Amino acid sequence: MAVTIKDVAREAGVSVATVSRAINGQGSVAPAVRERVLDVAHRLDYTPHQAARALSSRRTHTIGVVLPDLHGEFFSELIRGIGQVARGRGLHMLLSSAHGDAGEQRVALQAMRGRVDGVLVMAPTDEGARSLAGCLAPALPAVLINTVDPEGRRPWVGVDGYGGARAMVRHLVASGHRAIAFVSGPGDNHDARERLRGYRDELAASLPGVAPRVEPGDFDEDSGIRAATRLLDGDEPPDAVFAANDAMAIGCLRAFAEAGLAVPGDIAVAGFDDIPLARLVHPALTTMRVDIAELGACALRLLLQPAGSADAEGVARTIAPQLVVRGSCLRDRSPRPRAALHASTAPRERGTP
Amino acid sequence: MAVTIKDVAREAGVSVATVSRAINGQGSVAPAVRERVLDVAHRLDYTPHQAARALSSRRTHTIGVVLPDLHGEFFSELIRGIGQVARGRGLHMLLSSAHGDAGEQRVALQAMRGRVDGVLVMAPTDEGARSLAGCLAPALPAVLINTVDPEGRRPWVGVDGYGGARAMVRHLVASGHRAIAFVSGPGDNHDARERLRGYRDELAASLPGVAPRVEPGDFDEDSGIRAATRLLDGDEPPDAVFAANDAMAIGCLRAFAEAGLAVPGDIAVAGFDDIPLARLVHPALTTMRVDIAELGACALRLLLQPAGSADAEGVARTIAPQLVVRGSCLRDRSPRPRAALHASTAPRERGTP
DNA sequence: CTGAAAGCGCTTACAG
DNA sequence: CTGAAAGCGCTTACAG
Repeated sequence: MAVTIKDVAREAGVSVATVSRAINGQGSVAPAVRERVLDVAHRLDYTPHQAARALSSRRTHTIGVVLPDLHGEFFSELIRGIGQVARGRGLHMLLSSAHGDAGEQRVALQAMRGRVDGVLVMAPTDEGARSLAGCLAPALPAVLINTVDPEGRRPWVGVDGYGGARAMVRHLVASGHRAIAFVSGPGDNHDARERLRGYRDELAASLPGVAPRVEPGDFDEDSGIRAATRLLDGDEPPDAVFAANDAMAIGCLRAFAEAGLAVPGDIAVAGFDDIPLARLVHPALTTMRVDIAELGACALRLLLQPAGSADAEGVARTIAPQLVVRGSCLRDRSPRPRAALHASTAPRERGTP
Repeated sequence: MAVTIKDVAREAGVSVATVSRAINGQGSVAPAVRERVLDVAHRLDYTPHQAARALSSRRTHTIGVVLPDLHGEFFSELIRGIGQVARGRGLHMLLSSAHGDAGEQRVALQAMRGRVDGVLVMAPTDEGARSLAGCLAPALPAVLINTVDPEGRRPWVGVDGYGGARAMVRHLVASGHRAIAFVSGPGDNHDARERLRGYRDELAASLPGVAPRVEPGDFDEDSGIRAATRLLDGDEPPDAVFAANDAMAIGCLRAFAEAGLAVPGDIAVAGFDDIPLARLVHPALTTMRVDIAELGACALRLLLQPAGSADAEGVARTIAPQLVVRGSCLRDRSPRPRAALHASTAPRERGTP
């Protein structure tokens, strides 16, 4: 039915080998012959069959992307970043959402054999990360995203949650805050733990002797509300709350508004991620911006790096989040003048449906 | 290197044909043999090579998704909807963003040969839609999304912009508005035209004799601001403005706020799409909600329909948008009491990174 | 129920 | 520079 390389060969009066060479630019072909072949191919509207090509050349020019989920801004940004690099290198993207379940993740990864040249995998929970060990064929190049490698031999990229949290605490301290509470994320989440660790370490470094105060949360807005309520109920409410992500920080804002507290007048609030909502709430949220698209792009670049460099075990690239100062803790209690505020370059709303 | 079907056959003491049958569940295999084969396959950690499978079976169990872009909520929702159906049917998704350019779209479509069993294509501009004619191999099943089929023979799905616009105008009229202006979208965009057409027709039907008033826009917020300004400068400012999408409606809100007009007190504003921002602006925006994930899901279901039903030329499925009444035109000038307001089921903010 | 064999559409050493 | 041939790893009539 469809036109194959044989048809082109016959029509051009050459062997299929020559057609293959002419089309792929591999091996040498007499200029006149090449031109004739290309002409015929074009006339016949010939397109190589990719499965056949993949089978014999053992390259698919496709990379697999295995994600826990396809919900929300985080994943769309990640995909966009990966897609951008992929396009630039003529690669295709095979997308698979594993839905968090370890079994499904395994199936998704298995189905990649013979379909992709490498995979980008994100399994942010401990369970997902652990199950990776058995699923990832050792021969398949892979880069982990926001995922702790159970065996420590895969290259990975992630957000520097530790450094980001330290930077935020430093900022709060520099603004004059002394009683800085932290609302943590889920304990089985790597990022959440890194941010907590950053908070603790920087607090110890910047305000030695001041005890940390941590209220548990689960990254959801509601848990931020509950944490804020508990903080207010305590004997000595903090003068600043740093939440492990924006969703919880926004929960804090709501709780404080309800309690009649002025933010940042009575209490400052800071988040992490810079989700689109962050700049829209009142007051707008001070937060650490994470460039998610860059995270994806970085992962793919690492995957594409020639073996021996990136393939070296455990290479790690980390994306540094950026402090974005907005109204929710726009305040200076300290004697020294503050540096200029960072402008929040608001992402433009897209004009499409 | 990797273990193949031959290895399994040898180890199990059967032919490769039997291994193939046992694994695929096609053709009959003695239960005892099947079990032995499956055992060996498991023990050897055998995974079929998909390219080989695709080449001989002529099925890839993959569907291609060709989009103009990967930016923003619209595409992430679309992908999510498609992905959901795909997962349910054991299909993979090959993602390609054509970046609006007709040439790139052609390349993307070509590269799909031998990689997918069918494609979902979105080319919302006239140029993109036109160029589709030459790129789509007639043998490749395809469903168009939000795209006018240049040849009218492909099944397609789209948003019922016409019906949605009529519903909104009907709502505005029922609320007592009489001078309803419309801010239109780009003239080369199919959706934009449908919404405009709905506005005109419903106005003619509901308020016979009242002349339509259309200010051009381009779907961007700024163009909404400009359109609103022009409307206010006219001799008889309208008492309601219906913008062809939310971004422009939000532009109108800003312009009116700046001009010192109360919304909805002095003038009502309505949009289309229900983007996440719509419920966060002040006042919250009355709009037509489009279920984009469902649009994607619907497209894939249509693609998967057995030939003869969906493959019938020009089958069309249309997603009906839903009226969401919020503060921006929460008002009743009419003598009759209004029905209960639609609750705005706000999408929950995700709690991850 | 099972196997031998052809074939899917390419690429790639190997000769010439 | 070019062609004949083997081979990539499967599936699928075709016999038995």
